[in-house]
Amino acid sequence: MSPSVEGLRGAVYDIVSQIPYGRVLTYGGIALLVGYPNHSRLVGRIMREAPDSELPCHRVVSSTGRLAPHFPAQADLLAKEGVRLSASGRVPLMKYLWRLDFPQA
DNA sequence: GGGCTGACGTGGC
DNA sequence: CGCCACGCCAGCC
Repeated sequence: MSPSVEGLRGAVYDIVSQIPYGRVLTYGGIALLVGYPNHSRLVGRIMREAPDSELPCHRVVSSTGRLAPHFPAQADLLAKEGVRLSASGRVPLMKYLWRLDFPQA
């Protein structure tokens, strides 16, 4: 049997909790890191059910830099960390994406 | 089993 | 840059 989705939840929480201040990660990226390619939607579901008070889930965006729907506070939270959105309201990933293979550029 | 949904991703226009 | 169609896959009727 493969690791259950519940196990996945913990792995996802772990990754998200490690996203540095002022940086962001994508749903797909997280899915990849936890060993579940093509499960970006599942990661999204987990984030929706996640406690934003205990987890920086506002640092998770889509691969195109789009913010999460039904999460209006995300823009403000990111702004407080110095993450400035483009005119289209998206996060410039070229600048803020957390790249593990290129630490703190 | 069958069909619909969605905090996604990619590619085409 | 925006919009749309498709592909994707677990979860829930």
